[in-house]
Amino acid sequence: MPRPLPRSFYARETLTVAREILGCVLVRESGGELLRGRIVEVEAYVGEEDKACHARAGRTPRTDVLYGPPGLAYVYLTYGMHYMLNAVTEPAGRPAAVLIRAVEPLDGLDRMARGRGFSNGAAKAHLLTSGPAKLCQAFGLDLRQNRSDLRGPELWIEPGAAVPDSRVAVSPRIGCETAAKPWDRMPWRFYEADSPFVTPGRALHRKTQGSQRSRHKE
DNA sequence: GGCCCGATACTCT
DNA sequence: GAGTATCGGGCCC
Repeated sequence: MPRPLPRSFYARETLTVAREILGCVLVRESGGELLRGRIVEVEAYVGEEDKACHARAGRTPRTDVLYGPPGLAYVYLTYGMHYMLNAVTEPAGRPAAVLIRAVEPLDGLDRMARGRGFSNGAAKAHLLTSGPAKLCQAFGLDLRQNRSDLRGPELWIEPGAAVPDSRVAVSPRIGCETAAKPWDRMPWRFYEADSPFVTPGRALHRKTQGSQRSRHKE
């Protein structure tokens, strides 16, 4: 039975929500089956001044949901092929959200593997949901879930065992290297430090487009 | 094991 | 018309 986090959980400062949503459980109901994953990595995107937040350009058809009531899903397409799941935060009128970047698979791993396109069920668990686009594939999420209520019935987030400070790490947000300073370096990515289910690698620097190799020099 | 590159379509200037 | 909150394969160590 769904026992989702209440709307009041999301109606707080985004950094608080991001920190506390670690350890909570993302649940997806689909075709009578429940897919469950423990949230181990998130990022906070906070308002129009945050130049890495989609709301930096103000209210548009796409970002409209960010300005609405907290506790709704904001799902969007990026790079023309990948979906991202966010939870809208803060009281209505303040555009902010927490990007769910990775979960630890708990239930429905076979179904997740199929969603990811793995034909054999022997896929390694850490390949299923260790990234924002991967977890959307595994959970079968796309634009149809945009604006859906995170209190169910098709998608919700349940309370879980809190992750202690000693196991939480912080870093700049991934993929925001080109955002204006200081927003490119804000330490607003929270993740479980010792989890094998977070985004692998780390420096996703890429930025030179067209220039070969590197020219180093500043 | 790490780095580089292309794919692909939608959003806003 | 440009830029994008990524992923996975290919290549080179």
